[in-house]
Amino acid sequence: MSRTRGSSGPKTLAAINEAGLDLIYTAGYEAMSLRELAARVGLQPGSLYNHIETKQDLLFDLIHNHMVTLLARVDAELEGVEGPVERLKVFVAFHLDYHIERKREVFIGSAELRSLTPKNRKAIVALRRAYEDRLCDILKKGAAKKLFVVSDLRVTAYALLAMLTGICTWYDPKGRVSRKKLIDIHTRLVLDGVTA
Amino acid sequence: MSRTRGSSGPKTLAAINEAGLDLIYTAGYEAMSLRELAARVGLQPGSLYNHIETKQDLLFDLIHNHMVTLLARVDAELEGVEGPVERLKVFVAFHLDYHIERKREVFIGSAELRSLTPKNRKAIVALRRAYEDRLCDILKKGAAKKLFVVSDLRVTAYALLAMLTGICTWYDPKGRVSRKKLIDIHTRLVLDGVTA
DNA sequence: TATAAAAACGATCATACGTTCGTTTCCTGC
DNA sequence: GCAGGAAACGAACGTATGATCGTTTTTATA
Repeated sequence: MSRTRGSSGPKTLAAINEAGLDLIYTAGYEAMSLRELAARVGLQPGSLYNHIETKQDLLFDLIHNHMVTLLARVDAELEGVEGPVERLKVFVAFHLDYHIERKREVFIGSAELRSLTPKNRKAIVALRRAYEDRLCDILKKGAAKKLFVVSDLRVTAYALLAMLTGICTWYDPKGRVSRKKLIDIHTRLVLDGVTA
Repeated sequence: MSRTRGSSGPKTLAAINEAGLDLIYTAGYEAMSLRELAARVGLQPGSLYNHIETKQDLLFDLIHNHMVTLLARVDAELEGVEGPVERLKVFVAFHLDYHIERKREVFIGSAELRSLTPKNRKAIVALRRAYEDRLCDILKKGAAKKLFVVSDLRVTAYALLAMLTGICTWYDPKGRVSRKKLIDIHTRLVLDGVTA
């Protein structure tokens, strides 16, 4: 046997990415074997290399795509929104929505930073920093207009981001709490925390 | 050659735990090899088994000891402190102090949950839940006395814990921000977020 | 001081891993 | 309809891993 009937490159790659995402999320990058991944996709281990360069590249591509998407979407959401308070509300709502929707990517994006090559890690950390800057900017402008009280920009931003990102370690979309209620609670926590 | 002069059980075990803590923190449990661990301690790989049962037990003991200590210390700190507001302040200050001091254990305690045996994981999750309950109790009593406004107990507690725990992913004791300032900022964020 | 336990060595086992490669079959574009 | 690339197979390579074991030396106990 050799090439399977009906197989196509992009489709197989998508399947590899999806299965990889799931395996890395549940087991961790180091604990995931390419043999298990191949089995999930219905391939022989060696065949994976028709679609990926290395195991490391698989991880990097997953995280990188996620970060690029995150940045593009937050900018799209904030486009045209005026005033620090309103912008902060939009940021919180978007952040939570995205982190609920793509909790696996988000989790991997921080938990598996250590599994990245130094060079790869540097690239991801830079993107992450750019995302943090979006929040910092909002806080800074709000503080300048005396709408917010922020005693330390970075610390406050990190504290808020940690709070908002935390949900993807426990939130269950099918659980007791609705998405709307979740956003309401967090929006209030954030606004009360920084409002003058 | 065989038994090293001056070697003693407890001392070697402590060295193994310290080196293991460091390796797991920086590289991750799966990525840490017992050969590397042994080399750090100055032993042959096989000799580790005079002190640990398995690699899994090493991880579990590290996390378990940490959780038991965490619970004991939070209870000691809260002992005799009256009033929800005051108790919340004490909780926040203690939590941050502990998480700065033992950031490696804390990080491993959540990042390596997935590397634990189901049975071991269950034990740790139960202890973690008990710790969360300490905060929930404070919030609940504060809400009952109309001192706090808490629309959902668990969600609020998780949000606050995520925020407070986040510091151990970025805080550097030798950095720009002092421990006191860190506690001040977070105390304010927490109190403003829940105060009526 | 004799003796049992403790703590180390060093060799080794079985297995699992990421990756490579030659080959075969299928799909696509001229 | 044919040629060439794409996508799969299956076997294999070299290495690293967690763990075991018999042996030896040191420490502690009685």
